Amino acid sequence: MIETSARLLALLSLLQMRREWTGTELAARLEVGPRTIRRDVDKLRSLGYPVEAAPGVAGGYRLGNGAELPPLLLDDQEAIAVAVGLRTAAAGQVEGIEENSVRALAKLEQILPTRLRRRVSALSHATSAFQLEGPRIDPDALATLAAACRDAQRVRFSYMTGDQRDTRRLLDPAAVVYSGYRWYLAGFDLDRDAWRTFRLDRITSAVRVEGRGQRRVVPGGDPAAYIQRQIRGRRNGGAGDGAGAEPPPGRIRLHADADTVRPRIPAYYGSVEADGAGYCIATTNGPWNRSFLVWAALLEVELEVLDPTELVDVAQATGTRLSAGASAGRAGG
Amino acid sequence: MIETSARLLALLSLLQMRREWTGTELAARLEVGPRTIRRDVDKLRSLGYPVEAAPGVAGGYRLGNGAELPPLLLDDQEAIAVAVGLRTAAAGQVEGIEENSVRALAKLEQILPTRLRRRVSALSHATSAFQLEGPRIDPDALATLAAACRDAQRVRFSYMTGDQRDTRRLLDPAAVVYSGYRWYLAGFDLDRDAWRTFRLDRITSAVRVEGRGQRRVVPGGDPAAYIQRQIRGRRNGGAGDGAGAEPPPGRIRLHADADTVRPRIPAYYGSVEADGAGYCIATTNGPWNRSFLVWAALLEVELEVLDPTELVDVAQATGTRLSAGASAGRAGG
DNA sequence: CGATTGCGGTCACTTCCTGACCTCAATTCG
DNA sequence: CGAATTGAGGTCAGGAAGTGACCGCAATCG
Repeated sequence: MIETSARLLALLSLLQMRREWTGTELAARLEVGPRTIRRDVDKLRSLGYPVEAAPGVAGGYRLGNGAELPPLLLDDQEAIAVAVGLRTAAAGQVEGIEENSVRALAKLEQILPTRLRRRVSALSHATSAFQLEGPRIDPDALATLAAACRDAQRVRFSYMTGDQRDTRRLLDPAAVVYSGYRWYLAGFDLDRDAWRTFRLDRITSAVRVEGRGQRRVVPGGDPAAYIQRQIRGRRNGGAGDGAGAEPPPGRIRLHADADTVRPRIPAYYGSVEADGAGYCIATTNGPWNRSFLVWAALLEVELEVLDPTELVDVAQATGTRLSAGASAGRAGG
Repeated sequence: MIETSARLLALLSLLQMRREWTGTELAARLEVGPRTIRRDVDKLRSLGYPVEAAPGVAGGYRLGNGAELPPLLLDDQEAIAVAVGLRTAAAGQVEGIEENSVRALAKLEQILPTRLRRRVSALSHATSAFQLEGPRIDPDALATLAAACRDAQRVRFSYMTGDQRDTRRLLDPAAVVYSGYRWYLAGFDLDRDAWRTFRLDRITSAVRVEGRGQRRVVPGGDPAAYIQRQIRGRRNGGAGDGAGAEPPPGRIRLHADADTVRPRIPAYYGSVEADGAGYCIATTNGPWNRSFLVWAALLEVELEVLDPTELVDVAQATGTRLSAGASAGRAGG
C-alpha cells in the first residue's frame, strides 16, 4: 500500500504545518473518507507520534510532542534556513554544538535538491564574510568532508603546509573534529602512506570526492583525542607535516574580576583566568587577533595588552585611529 | 500495513545515516527478505525520493538528491543542533533567512520532545549572551509567538511601553516580522479592542499561550507592510502605544570606497553609502551601538565618527583605553 | 572468468486497507 | 439546558497490497 504510506507522510506534513485540523478537513485534503483519517491517526500513534485530539465543536487533531522525534517535513524555504543555520553553527559561531551541526548538515545536504543546494551555498558564503576574524573555513568544504568521512569516500584537495608550500592530497578521511577554535581533518594520506592531520582553513581548493575509499579508524580510535595529540605534538616543535609557525596567542590583563568577565567572552575567542583580586588575564584560544582586542576594549574596563608585541602595536594603532576619528568627528560635525 | 509504512521510514532513516548500504545489510537490519527491500526501494522511488543503486561487488543503495526533499530523520543531538542553529539564525545573526528560520523553528519545536526542548532552551540562552549589542530577544518567546501566530492561539505577556510603563497584554497574534534589525509582533489587543504592534525585545515576561483565539489578518493583509507603516508612523512623532524615544543611529565616515566597505559590513549592523570618491558613510540600522564602532575600527581605514556625540565620546574613550593598554603592556612586558 | 550485487518476473498466501454504516461521548455555544 | 459539532470505535464485505520463495539476467570489480 504505497498510497497508505504516502498518505501517512502527507498527514504528518499537514500536522506539522498547522496546529489544528478537523478530521473532515484532513479527509478532504487527502481525498479519503473521514474514517480512514481516524485510522491513519491511530497508525501515527502506534508509530510513536502522539496525535492529540479534542472532541467538540472546537476540537480537532493536533501533533503533540512525544518521546521520539517524528520525521521533519520541511518546505524549500525552511530547508534553506536550516542548512544555513547549521552552517553558521558549524563554523563555530554557536558554541558547543559544532560537531552535531556538522552531522546534521551532512545528512541534510545529502538529500537537498540541487536547486536548494546552490542557494544554500550562495547564502552561506554571503554571510560567512562577516565573520570578523579567526579561522575562516569554507562551509562547503566542511559539509563535503563530513559527508566523506561518514561514507568512507576518498577525497582530493590542495593543502597549504605550514611552510607555505601548496601540496596536493589524496586521502581516506577518517574524522572531522572541532578543537574549540579550529576545524581539523584526520585522514590516511594515500600518497604518503601515513596518517595526517589537516587544518580546514588551509585547504586551498575545492574538495573533490573521488568515490569509494577504505574505511579507516584513527590510531587509538578516538578522533578527538588523536587530533588533540597531534596538535600538541606539533606545537612542541614536532616537525609534523602541515605544521608551521603560527602567531602566538594574545594576552590581555583586565582590571576586573575573572567572574565578571568570563560570562562575557565567547568561548571561541578565548579563556579568562584570575590574576589576583580585581584582575584577570584573558588569553585567545588560537593566535592573537584584532577581534579579541576589540572585544576587550568594549568591556569598558582598564586593560593592559601583555603580548605579543604585534598585538600591542595593533592596540596602539587602533586606539590612535579611534581617538583621531573622534576628534575628526567633533571637528567636522 | 502499518509495518510497511514504519519500515519505509526506517529505511529512509538508514539511508540518511550512512551513504552506502547493500541490500543484504538493509534486509538484515529491517528483518525482512532482500526481495522486500528491493520492493521498498521502489516504493521510495515512486514517492519521489531517488534511491540510487549500483550493481557489482562495490555496489549498494544510496539516497540521492532529487526533486523534492524527503522527510528529515534526525537523532536527538542533531535535532538540538538544528534547533539551536535556527534560533541564532532567527535572532538576526544570519541575515536574510530570519522569517524562514522562525517558521522552521515553530515546526520543529512543536514536535520536539520535552527533554530536548529543555536542552535547546538552555543552550541557546547560554550562547545568546554573547550577542554583543543590538536588540536582544528571548528565543523562547520568538518561537512561542511564531507558533501562536501560525495556530491562531491567544497569548498573554507583559510589555514595556516606550515610556517605561509595564503593561499586561492579551491578544490574538497575527504575525511576527523581522524589520532587518528588530523583531515585531502584530496582533489584535483584546483589552484595548484595537490592533497593536509590539517590539519583541520589550516583552518582559514569558509568553503564555491561552488557548484558541480568533484568526486575524492585519489591516491591509500584508504583515510586513503593516508593520513597516506602524514603525514609520511612530518615528514621525505618532504617539502610538509602545512608542518611545530611542537613541539615534550612529554614523561614521570612512576613508575608503563604499564598494570595498559594503561587503564587510553585516547587514544587521548598518548600511554604507558613498560620500565622494574614496569616502563613504556607514549608518547603523537601529540606534548606535559600540559594536558598530568596533566593526569600523577593525576595518583598518581612517575614520571620522560623525554622530551622535555619545558615539564620539565612546570612540574617544575606547581609543584612549586602547592606547593606554598598549603603553601599559609595553611598560609591563 | 568468477564472485558479488542489484533487477525484476511470477505465484500463492496472507494480510489489512477502505468505505459505508452505525452508536456513543465530549465539548461549545446559543 | 439542548442542539450542533466533532472525535472514537465497532462491524462487514470486497478488493488491493504486501510478502517470501523461487527463478534467470545484467553490471561491476578484481
